[in-house]
Formats: sequence, structure tokens, C-alpha cells
Amino acid sequence: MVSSTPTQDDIIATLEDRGCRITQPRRELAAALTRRRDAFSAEDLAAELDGVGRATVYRSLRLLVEAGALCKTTMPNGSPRYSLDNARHHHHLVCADCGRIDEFRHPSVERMLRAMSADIEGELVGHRLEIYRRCGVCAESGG
Amino acid sequence: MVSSTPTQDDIIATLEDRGCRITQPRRELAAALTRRRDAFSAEDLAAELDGVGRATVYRSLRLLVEAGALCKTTMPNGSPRYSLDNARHHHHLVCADCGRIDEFRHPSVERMLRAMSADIEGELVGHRLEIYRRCGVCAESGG
DNA sequence: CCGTTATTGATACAAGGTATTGACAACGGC
DNA sequence: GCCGTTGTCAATACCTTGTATCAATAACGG
Repeated sequence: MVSSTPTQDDIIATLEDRGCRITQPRRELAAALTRRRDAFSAEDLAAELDGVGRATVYRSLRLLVEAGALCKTTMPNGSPRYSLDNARHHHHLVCADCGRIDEFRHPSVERMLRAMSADIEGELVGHRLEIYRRCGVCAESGG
Repeated sequence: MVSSTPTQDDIIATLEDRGCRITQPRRELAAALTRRRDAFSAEDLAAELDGVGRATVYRSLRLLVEAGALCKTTMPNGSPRYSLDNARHHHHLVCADCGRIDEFRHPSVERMLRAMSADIEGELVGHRLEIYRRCGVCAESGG
């Protein structure tokens, strides 16, 4: 049970588990990902990976989101950000000012889903939850 | 306190309240909106409103979302849908198959937010919540 | 009725992403 | 260790969902 930030090898292993080939572009991408401690846009990453095609970056990001190695989060203005997935199931605490994304787990979320599923017709198949806040740093520095 | 589906006049009134001018394109758009009982994409609506410019449709949709007359919801694949806003504060029950969007209120949502705010550093400034399900109709017709 | 100014439509552009395609390179089999 | 299959690549074109610009127009207040 790995719950800390995944290494390049963890990401590669995730791809192997899915039966993907381990190619040079994917290795570079995995390395770039582990260097990022923050949330990033796909274009940023594509710009950083000079030898790797833009389409390849997008394809790989999709792959890794599907495989559960990455999270795709929506900022308040709707633009997407990617971040490494550290823990199993969680939601996102997004700073509306600086864009910092923290993962969090809170029992009240599961409790809410259970309570709702009792009252909702049909089968629940998923959800999307982002919590927007001002993080501690922004609360101090900002007005 | 209006809680049923808004009429064209309700939408126009919302715009007047905001100090907006009541123009012909906006009247046509309001009429088209009240004819729609389902969720729709901006492009669909723009295609329906032949005499109205595409930019005007997008501008008006944004205006109406800000004014609280429309909701903008995200489908499971990430593409946005608009729908009339019937009640005050609510969340969205989105059918992952047919795309039907129902509004719902459930006390567990507010309860969850209260419980979380106690445990979260910083000030909560908003949230985004979509619940994806298979609606009754799709559960029967589908496999 | 007239002037101010919000609004319009056209168009260009931006962000974020997918489809296509010929070339290439992983990797399983031998 | 080489070879063939086929997944993957880079490049490119294109798509969706918008926003910025700007000259022309039309609401609305006085």
C-alpha cells in the first residue's frame, strides 16, 4: 500500500500493469511528473517536454488519469489541472487564489453519498466534488 | 418565491433586475430557453437561434448563469451543459447515459460542508458537486 | 426625439483536446 | 539476438467551448 508521492518507477509500473509499452516519451513524461509537486496544465507539461509531441502528452495524461496515477481537477474558472494521485480515494481542496491543490479525505463525504443514494432513484455511478477555499498562505498575503 | 420553471418573462425580469437592456436577441434567447425542458449545449442553442450571433448566445448564457437563471453543469466526459434553474440552492443529478439533469437538494450536502469546514484550514469559498447516476428510464431500457 | 452607451454580429483568436496517418520502435516468439 | 507484429509516435488538421476586438446599431433616460 503506497500512499506517498509515486516515483517515476511507480508511474512506469502503472503503465506496465495496464499492458502498455514503456517507450522513451513515456519515460520522459513520468520523470517530468515526479519533478512536479504542484498541479499543472497539460500545455505546461507539453512545453516542458521538448522532444515529446503534444498529442502524446495529452494521450499519456488521459491514460494515467484512467489508470488512477493522476488526478484531473477543475479550477474555479473551469480550466483543468493535473496532479499526482497520492492516496486511494479522495477529493480536492483547491485554493481559489493560488491554485494549489491538496488531496483530502473526509468521512462526511462518504456519509453524504450513502445518505443520498437512499433517496435517489437509479444507481449512483460516480460523482465530482471540488472544494474551493483560500489557503492559509493566500489568506495571510492577500488583503 | 418562484420555485417552478421560469417563464420567458421571468428570465427577462432577471435581466432587467441586473440593469441589462432588453434587446431582441435576448428576447429570442429567453423564448428558446423556456421551450427547452432538457439540458442543452451552447452550440445547440446557437444553432437554433438563427438570427442571433454565436458570441451573443455565449455572452447571454454567461450573464444568465451569473444572474442565477441558468445552471452550468459538467457531464461525466467533461463537456458542459446548461439548464434552467428552478430552485435556489441545489446540486445536479446527471444521468451518465442520457444526459438528463435533475436538480436536487439534500440536507446531507450542507451537513457535509459544515463538517468539513471545521476540519479544513482556510476559508471555504465555494464548491462544485455533480452526482452521476443511471436514471430510471436508462436503467430499464439499457442492458 | 435625441444622445449616450450597452449591445450586437462578425471575425479572429485562445485553450484544451481528439482523429488521422505514415513511420518507428517495443517486446514476445523463436 | 533477430524478426515481425502492432502499439505508439510526431505532425498535423481539426473540433469544442468559449473570449477579445471593433465598428455598427439600437435601448432607454431625459
